[in-house]
Amino acid sequence: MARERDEGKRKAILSEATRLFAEKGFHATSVADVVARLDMPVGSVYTYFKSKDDIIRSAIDEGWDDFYDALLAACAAAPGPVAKLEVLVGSFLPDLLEKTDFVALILSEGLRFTDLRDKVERLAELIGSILRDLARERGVNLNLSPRQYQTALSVFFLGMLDTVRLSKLAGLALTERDVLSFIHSMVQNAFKVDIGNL
Amino acid sequence: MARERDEGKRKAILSEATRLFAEKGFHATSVADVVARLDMPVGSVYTYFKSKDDIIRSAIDEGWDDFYDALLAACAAAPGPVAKLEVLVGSFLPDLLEKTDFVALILSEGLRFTDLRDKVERLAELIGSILRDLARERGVNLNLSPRQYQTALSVFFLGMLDTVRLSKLAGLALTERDVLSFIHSMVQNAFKVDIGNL
Amino acid sequence: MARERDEGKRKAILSEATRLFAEKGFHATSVADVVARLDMPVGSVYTYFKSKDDIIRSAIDEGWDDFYDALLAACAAAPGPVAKLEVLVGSFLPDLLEKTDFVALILSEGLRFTDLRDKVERLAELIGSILRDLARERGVNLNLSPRQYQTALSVFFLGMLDTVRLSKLAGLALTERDVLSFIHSMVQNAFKVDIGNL
Amino acid sequence: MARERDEGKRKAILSEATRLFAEKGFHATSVADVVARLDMPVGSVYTYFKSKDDIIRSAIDEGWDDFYDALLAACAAAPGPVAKLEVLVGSFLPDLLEKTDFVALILSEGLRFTDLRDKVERLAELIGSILRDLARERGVNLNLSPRQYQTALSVFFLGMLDTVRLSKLAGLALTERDVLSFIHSMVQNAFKVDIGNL
DNA sequence: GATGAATGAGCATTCATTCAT
DNA sequence: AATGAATGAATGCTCATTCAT
Repeated sequence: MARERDEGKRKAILSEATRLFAEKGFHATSVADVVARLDMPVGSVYTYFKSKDDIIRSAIDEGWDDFYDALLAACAAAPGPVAKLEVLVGSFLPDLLEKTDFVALILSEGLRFTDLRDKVERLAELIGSILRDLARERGVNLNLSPRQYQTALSVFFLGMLDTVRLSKLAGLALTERDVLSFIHSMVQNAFKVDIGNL
Repeated sequence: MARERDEGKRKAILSEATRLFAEKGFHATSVADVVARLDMPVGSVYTYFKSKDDIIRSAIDEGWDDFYDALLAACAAAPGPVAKLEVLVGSFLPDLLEKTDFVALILSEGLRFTDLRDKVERLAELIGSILRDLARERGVNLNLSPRQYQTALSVFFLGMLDTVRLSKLAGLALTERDVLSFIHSMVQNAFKVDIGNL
Repeated sequence: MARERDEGKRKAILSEATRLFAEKGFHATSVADVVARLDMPVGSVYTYFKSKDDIIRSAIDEGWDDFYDALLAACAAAPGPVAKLEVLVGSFLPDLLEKTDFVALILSEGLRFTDLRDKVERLAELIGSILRDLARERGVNLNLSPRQYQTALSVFFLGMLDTVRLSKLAGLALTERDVLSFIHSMVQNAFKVDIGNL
Repeated sequence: MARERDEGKRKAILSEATRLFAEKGFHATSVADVVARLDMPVGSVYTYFKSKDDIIRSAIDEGWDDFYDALLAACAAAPGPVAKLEVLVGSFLPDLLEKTDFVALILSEGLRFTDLRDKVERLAELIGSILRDLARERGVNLNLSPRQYQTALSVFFLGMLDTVRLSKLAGLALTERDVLSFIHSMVQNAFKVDIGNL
């Protein structure tokens, strides 16, 4: 039941679980399935995790934290609103959309196993403040109430994630690139700013 | 001569299943759970459905058909692009977003049990053609390639659905009304058209 | 629950049940399976039979009675031991071996659902007395105690049935004809009698 | 490091299953029935067998292999045709007929779950070659075509097994000893050989 | 700590029989 | 009498978790 024997094994379990939970769903994936490809005995899982639920919770929470912390750091390092936007659209979003399994996991099971509200709200706040600063600096008035702001962010953010998820899993004829390029042009138009090519 | 198959029972199973599958997930809901509140014996389920999979498939496919057929009929009845848009935003979308359970079901399990691609593509085509007609009539040039068009539709559509789902299930501080109002203003701005208040 | 509405339907059920019980086994065949090809409602079965067990019991018992009565009558009509033997080997055995399903049914489920002992013993007695008369008439001494006699009869009789069953069901490279011809020559040798060709 | 798979448990399941399948039939015996007397939880069965079918298949195939291998070894060790015959009739057949449950299992369910044809044909070939050698050595001409040979073997072999089965299960007034003694005398007469008393 | 057999509650599904129509 | 929906006990099998080794 100890927590830290071999961090590599722990990560391996998390990564394989993310893959399988995204592909087949949490309940349709057995703990035995998770360890099968890792050539690891079932018992080992319980050295690193309290329960199967604990695996998915950790996968989502830690995946989110990694990604959110990276975003925070990159934004802090960026000198102004435009630079922050470039980080957001040019590096943070592409990175996120690339992790299809993680995205699928959040959208399909995240709700049931972790506090998504907290995550979404903190992210909305962060992005919202960047965009507000940007609007101010660019002299753009988006004419949106805070509620509308939050709605817009949510619709775009979740819409992006879900479009990528469906593209990969259901075979839509759209790619991650299409989604990024769409967001790219929406942002450039809305804020009359040039953030370079993709 | 014998008792007749009771369509009411079939619908009751479908509706209760939709509710529970949306709330707890397909695999976490047992067939016994489904019939529990209906005061129906488990065996009866198999009078109306071939299997548990058949229940969710029917719930999604029939729910989608109802909704898509209604949309088609309403659009056919509407005299021009603006009227069609009013139907879309003023009646079809509100109706859809109200069926939270159905929306949650599609987003969480639809992929695994039905052909979502076909559904999404046919819908995108329909809405896309309405919007193109509208743009032409209003003399608006959105400057979007077909690909971007499809991407935009997908992001907005899935984003809306997912935002409503998360609002209801994860307790986001946004309502269905916020989402509708956001779409409303996006559309009015984009096509420079007045489709009245919500 | 009446017993005699339509004797044709009753026979049809019996015959289809015999076929299916022989092919798939009693427990692996559902009452619904039995009526499926007959285009008959399940409920009808219970007009003619008390239970599923009653079907198999009737199929075996009545099938046996038909066959045993026919044998008795034919033997009674035959003028002497040799004629009786000719009936036995030339008509009764071929008829029995042709009813593969019935034979399979008796061998696989007869034991469990009916009193096989009684049937076998009565048959052994009948055939035994014919053969004893024959031996006396032909002046042949088989040098067998009554026990050995009964054993011999049982081994030959069951061996024949089972060989035919396996040939049909497991695809042995032997036919009903091979079995009959074997018995034919065994009998001719043992009793030094000529009962013609097959 | 963990508990070791216990071959004893596996054999116990196989043996109890053989007993019950022979007595009540495969489908009428539940997996729970099998473990009931063994004081074993149902789940354990699936540590040792893939499915209920796998149990019966293993019981039949492994039972047959044990018996066939023993026969092969004993025949190989016997110096000539007569010695081989003595092994066959004096030790192999008695051993086989003693395993009533196994015999019943083969005759009632063997067909449905395993390849009986292969088993029967290989056995017929083995015994056939012994008897042919014997006939040659003893200068006996049985005047049987290969087909008749095979038929004879099948009728005798299956007849023996089925007679013993019915004697035990249906209460025929015959014993295993009667069957052996019958075969004994048949063989001695046919091949004019003395293989001692039973 | 590492392993994987043991455990037994839980599940989807079947089916003989009944009985409302 | 005829029908076939209703019923619910029974069944094979899975699987998260524990724990003997």
